[in-house]
Amino acid sequence: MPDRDLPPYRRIADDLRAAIATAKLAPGEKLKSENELKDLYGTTRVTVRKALALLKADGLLISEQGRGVFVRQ
Amino acid sequence: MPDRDLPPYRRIADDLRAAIATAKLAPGEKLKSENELKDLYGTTRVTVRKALALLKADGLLISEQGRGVFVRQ
DNA sequence: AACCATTTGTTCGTATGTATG
DNA sequence: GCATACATACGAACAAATGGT
Repeated sequence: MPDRDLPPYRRIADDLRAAIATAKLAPGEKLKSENELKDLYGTTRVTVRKALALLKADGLLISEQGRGVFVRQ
Repeated sequence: MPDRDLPPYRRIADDLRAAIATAKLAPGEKLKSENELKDLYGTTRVTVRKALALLKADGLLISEQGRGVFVRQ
């Protein structure tokens, strides 16, 4: 419920953070592409990237140009 | 507020659409490559692909990896 | 077979403009 | 003014399919 007022990029970030914490997204695993995430969350790529940026800043994710975004091992 | 100036990808799409409508691009014909179109329109491949995507969504074009983009017959 | 050039497909990186609250 | 969000555009790297040498 507290989640309801979070802006989309925060909600997406929390969602991914939880997936990583519970190992639904395992270390080394490649995330869905930004475009897929955009569709999944019903938002735009910019917003998805904003969410990913939070997790990258936390060191939870690593992105590689032309390859994808990965869960840090 | 009228969208007098269309964004490049829209302008390119309209241009190709007109060429198809007037059969300057005939059914089954292969378009110039994305790299050629990019140079012709003075833009980038990404923008060209965005224009092509519109026409593919409309069923006017069909693309085949390694071969090219074709006017639907 | 092995190699290579061409072409489309996919993906992340970055920047600007516009709009809203 | 600021944070958020969307639209557009350009840049870059790599993958995959094709066709020819």
